[in-house]
Amino acid sequence: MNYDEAKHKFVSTWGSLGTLWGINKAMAQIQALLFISTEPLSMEDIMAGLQISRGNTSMNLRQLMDWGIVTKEIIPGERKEFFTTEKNVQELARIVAKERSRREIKPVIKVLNEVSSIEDDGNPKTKELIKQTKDLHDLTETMDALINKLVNQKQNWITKSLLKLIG
Amino acid sequence: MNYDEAKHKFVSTWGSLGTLWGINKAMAQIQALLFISTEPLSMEDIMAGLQISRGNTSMNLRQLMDWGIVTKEIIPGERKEFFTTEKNVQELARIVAKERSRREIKPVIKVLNEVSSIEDDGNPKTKELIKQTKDLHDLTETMDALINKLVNQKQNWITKSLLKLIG
DNA sequence: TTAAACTTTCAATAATTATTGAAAGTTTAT
DNA sequence: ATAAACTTTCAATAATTATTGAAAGTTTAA
Repeated sequence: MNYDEAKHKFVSTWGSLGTLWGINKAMAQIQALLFISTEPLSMEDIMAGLQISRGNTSMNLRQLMDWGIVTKEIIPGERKEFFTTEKNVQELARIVAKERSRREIKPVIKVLNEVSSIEDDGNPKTKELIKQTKDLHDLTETMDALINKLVNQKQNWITKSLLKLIG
Repeated sequence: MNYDEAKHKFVSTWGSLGTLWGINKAMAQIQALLFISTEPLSMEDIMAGLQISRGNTSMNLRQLMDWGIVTKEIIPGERKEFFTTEKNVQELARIVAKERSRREIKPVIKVLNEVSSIEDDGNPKTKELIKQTKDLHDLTETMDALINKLVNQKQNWITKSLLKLIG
């Protein structure tokens, strides 16, 4: 496998994997391209590199910036905008985890809390609904706390956590 | 909020949340319905409860069984098949985590390993590709190990893990 | 100011993914 | 063996989601 093949394989795998970390294909591919680039890329570079339209590139770059994964780079003497992504994998994982907690997990906890707080009318079906959603609420809240705990350890968090759990 | 409203809110929220744990809407909704049901449900029950077709129900039940989340129940004297889901939330979380590791994370680790193992031709671009995909490979592998570690603690794993990390 | 260089927006369109429903398949009872 | 009761399959269709491209918007240089 040569450079171009490897690059293509990485970008497309990372793209189709987007769903795993909750973003769409183009978004993930742009991030992948920036992630292995030695220098900041312009919109033209990204359009050419992935064979996607200007509009698509623009919209997905915006989303990546909203997530805090990609930043604009000003290059002196250049009129165009250039983009870079967070290159440190641990920091990248921290950002993704925090955003998913905020965007997805927190809202679910809210709904589960509402549902599990309905009045118990004595009906077995109501009791079951309350019990099960309460359990799910507690689990989700604990997992969210766990994720935030892991993620706030900054330096080498994943490896450190693993060691703690093994020991 | 009364029982029916709460039930509906739970089922539809859980459904649209399916993507978060990597399954589709109908699949997640069927699981939700079974999860709060006091007794096993037949295909008819599910079709009526979610207003979906027989084919859709059949296919998604199959997928849930493939995941190991739902099981067929034989009810004596009944010709129809009945279905139940794992009711324990911790056990449910374990199953989901294991399946996602197997289906999604492991294959990615493989690709990252292949890509990061290409020959270093001295070109800075190749060096960067190798370095970045190597880092991603190591991170993903460590996270996968962490997940499996967490998930294999059986009894009250999430709470236990949280305590370990805090202490 | 003006115009060139660039980016954003968004309605139209394409691609993907989910759902239906009816025919084919299976099981059970007689 | 037959038929009723049930489930599965899959081509057609619907719903959803992603992508395009051109017009509108913005910034910069002169």
